[in-house]
Amino acid sequence: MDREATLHDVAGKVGVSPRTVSRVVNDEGGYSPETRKKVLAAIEELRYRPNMVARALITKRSGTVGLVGGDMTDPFFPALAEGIQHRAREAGQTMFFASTGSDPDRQAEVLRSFWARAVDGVIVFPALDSIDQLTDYGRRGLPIVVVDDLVEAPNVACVLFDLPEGGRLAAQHLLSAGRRRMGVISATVSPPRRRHRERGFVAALTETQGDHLPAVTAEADPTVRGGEAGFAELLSLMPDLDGIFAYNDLVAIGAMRAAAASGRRVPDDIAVVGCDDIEMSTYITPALTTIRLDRGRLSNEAVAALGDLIDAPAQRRPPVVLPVELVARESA
Amino acid sequence: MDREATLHDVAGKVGVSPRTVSRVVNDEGGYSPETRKKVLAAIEELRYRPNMVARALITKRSGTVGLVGGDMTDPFFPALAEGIQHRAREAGQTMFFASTGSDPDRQAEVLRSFWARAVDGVIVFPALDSIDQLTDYGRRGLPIVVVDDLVEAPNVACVLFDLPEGGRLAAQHLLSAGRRRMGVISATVSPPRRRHRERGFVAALTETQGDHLPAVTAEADPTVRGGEAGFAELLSLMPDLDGIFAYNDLVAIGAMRAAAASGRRVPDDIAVVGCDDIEMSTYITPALTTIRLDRGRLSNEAVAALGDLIDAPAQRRPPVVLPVELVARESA
DNA sequence: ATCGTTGACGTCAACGTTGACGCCAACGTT
DNA sequence: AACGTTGGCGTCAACGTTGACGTCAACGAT
Repeated sequence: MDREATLHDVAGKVGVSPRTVSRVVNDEGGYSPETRKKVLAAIEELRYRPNMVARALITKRSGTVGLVGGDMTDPFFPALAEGIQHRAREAGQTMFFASTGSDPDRQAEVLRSFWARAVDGVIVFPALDSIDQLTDYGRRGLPIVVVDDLVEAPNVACVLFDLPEGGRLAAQHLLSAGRRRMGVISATVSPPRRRHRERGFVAALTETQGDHLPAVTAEADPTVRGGEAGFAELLSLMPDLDGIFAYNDLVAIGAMRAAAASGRRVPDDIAVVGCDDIEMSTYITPALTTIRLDRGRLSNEAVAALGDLIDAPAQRRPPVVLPVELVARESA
Repeated sequence: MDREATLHDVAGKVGVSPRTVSRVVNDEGGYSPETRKKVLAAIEELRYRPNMVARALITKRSGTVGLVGGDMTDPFFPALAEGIQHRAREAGQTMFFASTGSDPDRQAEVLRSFWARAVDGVIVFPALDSIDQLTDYGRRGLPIVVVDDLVEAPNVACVLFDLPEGGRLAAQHLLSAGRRRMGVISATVSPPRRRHRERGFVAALTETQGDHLPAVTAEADPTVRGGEAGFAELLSLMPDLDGIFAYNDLVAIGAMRAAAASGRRVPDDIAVVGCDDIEMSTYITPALTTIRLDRGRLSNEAVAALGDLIDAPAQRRPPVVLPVELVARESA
């Protein structure tokens, strides 16, 4: 458990200055091939590893990115985190992770903590309804990528899915299956500003059928239990409901369970469309028809956008909108 | 985007030395109440935040812990990560996260990266079959908590579930339901040393029935697809199979799907017991009978063990073994 | 022969913080 | 009156690295 080797140790061994060793380590040039070889050998022998903390102190670049999430147990999230972590590591970055439980105070605390640790950038998802925090940090020079929301501020880039289109696709699919008495289950945690899928859904209904077409709405937690409760609420509003568009797949699964428990068959009596396309949606019966959101692509775009922002700060760039598609399975 | 305030700035504003400000920030004592008040006010006004990087450089404590996981998309994992992150944040630590895809080289890279960033400790899960890496870092002074494996080395503590007991419980449950022709689906990624649940299962069978009792084994990926493949393999080995113990719930779900696809009813024709108790196991039909592993408790114990290790290094401590229980639902 | 250029280094300070130590006045003790 | 103790600070160096700049020899061009 003796001290770690430093640039000084390597330099002493080779007989050059620490600065030269640093040049070799960073591929800066300004040394002869023989020196390089000797330095590399000494590094190997002493098992020298650059101290990222010291480097970060002077360069102001720590080689880390922070991921601020809502709740890791949301099945949509792990794939995102995994993708971001993977991409970041390819770029030589290490990922901090913290979840906020959708609490603005905790989000603030997390951002402070990341900032104090000199992260090179953060990816935030979901943004809650407190974007002032983000614009504030953006102004102070922190590159931020916001997933699934639109924030207009310096150093902030946005990556989101075309959820209005997702809502439209769901509506068209249900309409073309002959459904006319629709319900939407929305999420309580989702602020009104961000109800794009719901708006797209309703918009498509009115476009196609005129605004006499009924569509009732319930609010629920974005979980299976929430979906069960949401189904009950919809049913109390419209007992002869025949089509449901759910906030996400967990909610859709809950709604299907509640439908089955109430003696209704899916899709014969009630058709259900979810959103996300989590893995489990393939495996339940009936398999869930849903709006697929490509999380892998989202991760890539988010990391890429963050990289751009880090390399060329203060440059405005338009939001990246990712396409969605409807995956027709058995539930609708 | 002007420079961040430092101890010097605060000191200059108040008219004391930076060292005194540092004392106040760290609650060290050695200053008068009035000084304290003035310093605090200046800190507030200048929005001073201690620079963790500089602090880490000198104290060798960065206030970070690293989590090394296999694959975040394994449904067992997010709850663990969430719990650890939560606990760590309560202790003022920020969590690094990286997944290795169960590749020893990537695990090595991740550990190097964490080490270079001066993490105060790491939690590793699963440990793959390359524990030399871990013992090496442990010897170099890195506190390590290994989840779900036993590693005997300085600075390494272990937290694991009583999986042999889990296997026994599964066996007893299947036996008492009258099953006699058993199959086990194990995971290819799980090294032989760690097949405790399988050994417990087989041990209970032989204890109860003598060793004439057949139990066939298949290997598969720890996924739903893997479970489907594993079921086919078991069936080819023992066509009149009537009981299955699966590596985890995903595998169990796959096995149930394959059973249904082959025209067999669960649990009437084949009983299936899983392991983990992921949320989805409640929601599928038939609901899965499984060995529950309490991830929340695991997170708590892991973070607690890591905290102990950080505060009192080099002290041996016995592995923490967490109890498991069988949750009987519909599938067995 | 002189001069600028280039390559290959070395020197020094700085990043922001804390550990070790020193100083000085006020106070109580003998 | 001399002495130790304590509270309340300040000073200085160090953590390991890199940015800015300096130096010096070798070399080609004039």
